[in-house]
Amino acid sequence: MGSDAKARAARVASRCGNQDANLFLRLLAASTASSVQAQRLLKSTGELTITEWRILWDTVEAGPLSVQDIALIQRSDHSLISRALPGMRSKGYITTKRSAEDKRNSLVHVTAKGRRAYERAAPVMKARRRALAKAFTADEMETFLGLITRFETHLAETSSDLETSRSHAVSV
Amino acid sequence: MGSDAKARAARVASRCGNQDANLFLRLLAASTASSVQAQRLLKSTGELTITEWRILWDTVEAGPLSVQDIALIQRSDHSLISRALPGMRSKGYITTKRSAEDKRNSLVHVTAKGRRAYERAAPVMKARRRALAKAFTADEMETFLGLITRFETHLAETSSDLETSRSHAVSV
DNA sequence: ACGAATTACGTGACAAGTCATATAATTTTT
DNA sequence: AAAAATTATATGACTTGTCACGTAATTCGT
Repeated sequence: MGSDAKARAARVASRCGNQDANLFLRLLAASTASSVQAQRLLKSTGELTITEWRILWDTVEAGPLSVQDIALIQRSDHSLISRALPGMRSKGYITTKRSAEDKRNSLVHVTAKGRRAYERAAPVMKARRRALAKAFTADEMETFLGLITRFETHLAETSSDLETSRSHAVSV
Repeated sequence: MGSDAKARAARVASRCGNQDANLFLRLLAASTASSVQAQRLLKSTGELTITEWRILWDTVEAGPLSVQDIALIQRSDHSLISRALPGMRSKGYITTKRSAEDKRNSLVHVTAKGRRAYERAAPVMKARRRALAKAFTADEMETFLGLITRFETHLAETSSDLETSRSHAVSV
């Protein structure tokens, strides 16, 4: 390794050390790794995407649900759910029916085929959750979730401040 | 609200309560919210995407860096970095030069223009980090980061087990 | 009871991230 | 020194997620 490369490696190591403490980056990396694992597991047991799996899971456990319901439970955008439905319908996993009570709602029902697809994936996904529960004590998990909640609250509270702070910083 | 809708609302509430304790989902939601905030802030101060911002930040602090270096620091895939470079080059933020020592390495250098773009965004991004540092004590942050590290380690350790556990569960 | 605001859903446009694969340069093995 | 393995980069194909906007249905205010 040349001396330039050696110096660069030192800079990289130092920078890595810094960024290891960057919560924003660390959260992103952890959540990405988690999604990648889930995707891999789903691929190994069937043909479900993560989005499809989550929709099946929720509707099996608590269905029928509207698009908005599912998005709320998953803390995601309704469009993500909405977009997954036509594919799931054409695969025969679900049916959707406008609610008689409120015709804006499109209620998602699982079919027998959808339930079978869910049941193929469920054991591994359950094992995954069980393994996680074993890796952390109940106290630790509570602490972890509490910190995440505080982080989210913090984001919500500071977002508007930060967006206007720029002009303040300039004018003050 | 009709009785069907009321029953559905109850199921949703119960399901939400369950999923609030789902670390996988919670991490994803938190990291997504964080990225959304960063994207918004960057948009308000300039025209940088998150990826461009991170690349500028790293190269300003520790450049010149290779594609691989940057990916390592950001715990991301090298292709994400690689793909962002042509645009940044054409905007005049960076130049890339094959390393003389190892011609595989493409070294990213920040230009004066790139540095100015960085400096426009930097104050808000710094304020963001400062606000976060105020929201958590040093101890809490250490705990948080430690839990994330353990989560990542856990994922790495269990991934292969889980992928094969399926066949075991069937055969045993 | 009518007009205004809200809510639900769908869809286009985009950013961010992955993996697989190809190619070139380097290092390791024999 | 040639062959084999590894490493760095680039790129195509894909999933996941956002936001903005349009339209239809509902609710709210007067």
